[in-house]
Amino acid sequence: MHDQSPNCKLEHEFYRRPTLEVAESLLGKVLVRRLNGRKLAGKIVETEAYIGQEDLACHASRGKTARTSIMFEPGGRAYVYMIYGFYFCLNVVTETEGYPAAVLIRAIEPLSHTSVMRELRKGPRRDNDIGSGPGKLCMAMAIDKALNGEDLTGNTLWIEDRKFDVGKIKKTARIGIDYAGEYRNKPWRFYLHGNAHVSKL
DNA sequence: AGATGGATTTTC
DNA sequence: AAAATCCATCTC
Repeated sequence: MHDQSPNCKLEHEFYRRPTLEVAESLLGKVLVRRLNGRKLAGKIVETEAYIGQEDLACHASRGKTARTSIMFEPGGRAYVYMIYGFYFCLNVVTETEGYPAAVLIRAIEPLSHTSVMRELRKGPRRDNDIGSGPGKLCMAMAIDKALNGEDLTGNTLWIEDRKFDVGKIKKTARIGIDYAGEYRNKPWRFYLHGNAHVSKL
């Protein structure tokens, strides 16, 4: 579908598509974070789509603000925000300029430098506790507000296609958005069936 | 296994 | 005041 560079890094065109397509096709792709010369990597196993101003769960539903302005940019950049005062969440911005939408990366399965990521998560844990949640994976990959707005075709944070077989994809309502009225039940969460690193089954 | 509450900062 | 969360600490 796309002609990829040798390292299979996803280009801007991948992100500048309908958000539901991006959210589903990100499953099985590999999130890579360059940190101190190492490339921390994890397979994306869970995502959620946040789509436009009508979507009451979307941060941009109340218009363009300092926080949400990045969501109005063309797809292919990172949207990182702090949640509950403790954790960060990583999104990839999608669609075209002026249309606010993004995909939340909710869980990864560690693929390389697992021990480094375990240390960043502070303390000995099972492998499936390292990236099994949006806050956890940001901790494991040292992703914080400094990476908000980062171009995903640069050499700090990007996503690769390594042609993993994704198996069966499950779709459910999104997590933690009970306030979103009719949008609460939209099946806009995607995850790999049976994968141990999904945040919830 | 499931429910509850606390930590803490950004946002509007 | 509430939030796209996580974890410790209860209870059954």
